[in-house]
Amino acid sequence: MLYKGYEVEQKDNKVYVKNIRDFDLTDIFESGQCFRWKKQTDGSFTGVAMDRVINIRSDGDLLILDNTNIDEFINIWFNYFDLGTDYAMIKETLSKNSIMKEAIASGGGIRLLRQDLWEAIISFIISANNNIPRIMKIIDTIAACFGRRMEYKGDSYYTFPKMEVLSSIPLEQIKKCGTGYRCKYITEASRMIIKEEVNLCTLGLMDTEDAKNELQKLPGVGPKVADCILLFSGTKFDVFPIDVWVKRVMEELYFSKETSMNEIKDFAKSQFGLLAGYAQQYLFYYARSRQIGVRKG
DNA sequence: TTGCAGGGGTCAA
DNA sequence: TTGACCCCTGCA
Repeated sequence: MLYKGYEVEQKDNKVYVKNIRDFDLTDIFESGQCFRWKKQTDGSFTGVAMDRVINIRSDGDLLILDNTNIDEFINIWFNYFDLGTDYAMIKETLSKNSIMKEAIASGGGIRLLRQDLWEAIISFIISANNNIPRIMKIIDTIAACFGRRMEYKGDSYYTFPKMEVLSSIPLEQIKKCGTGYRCKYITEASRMIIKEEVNLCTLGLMDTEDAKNELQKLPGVGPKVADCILLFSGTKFDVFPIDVWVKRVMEELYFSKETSMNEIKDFAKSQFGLLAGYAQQYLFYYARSRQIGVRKG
C-alpha cells in the first residue's frame, strides 16, 4: 500500500517501507537524543520505545521494521521516526550557512525522534551532569526494575515504567538504579506530574518560552534539560539545547572565542530561527564525531 | 591493585 | 557566582 509517499508492505511480523530518504540509523540513534537503542552485530538496531520492542534495519531506501505491523507503523512509528517531515528542505535551508553545510554533510541522516514526553522528562533529568553510557545504564536498570517485561528473539526487554508506577517507588529503590543524587528529582517530578502541578497536556500549545518555564517547575529540570525535553519529545523545534559539546562547537566554529550561554542562544535564535532544534542536532553530532574542542593531552 | 582526574547540568548558599 | 552532588571510565 501507499502511505504518505512511502510504499509500505507487511510480511509476517515485519514491515517494509520504501522511498526512505535523509535517514541513517547511526546518525539517528547515536546523536544523543535517545538512550534505549542498541546497535546489533549485523548493523541493525534493537530498541524499546512506545511500550514495544522492535528491531530496525535499513538497506538503501528500504527500511525494515521487525516485530511490528502496518497498523503500528501508521499509528506509532511513522510519527516516532518523524517520517512526515521534509528533511531535504530543512537541510537545504540550513545549508545556506556554510558552517552548517559542513555539519550536515557529516550527519545528513539525522532525524529528530518524537519520543514519549513522560519518558523524555525522566530520561533528561537523569542526563544532567552525566554521560551517555551511564545514562543508558541507569534507564535500562529503571526499566528492568519497574517496567513490563517483553520478549524478543529469546531476550528480555522492559518498557519504560508509567508515571503511576514510578511515583509510588520509594526513593531508596530509585537510588539503587544508579541515579545518585538525582533520585529525589525523579520521585518529586513524578509526583508533581501525577498531581498535575505542571501541565504537560498543553505544552505544545504554549509559546516556547512558556513551555520551557512550565517544565522548569520540575526539580532537576533547568534550561538545558527543558530544551532537550521539548525537542526530543517532538513538542518544540525552535529550542537550542546548549550542552558542553554545542558550546564548544559554537565557540570554535562561529565565535572563535569563549562565549556566554546567552550570547550563543541569541545567535542561534537569529541565525536558525524555527529550525534551531534541527541545527543543534546537526552541530552536536558533528562536534562529537569530530571531537571538536576536546583538549588533547 | 589502587587511587585520582575528568566528564557532565542543576540547585542552594 | 560558586561549590556540591554521583558514578563510571581511563590512566598513572
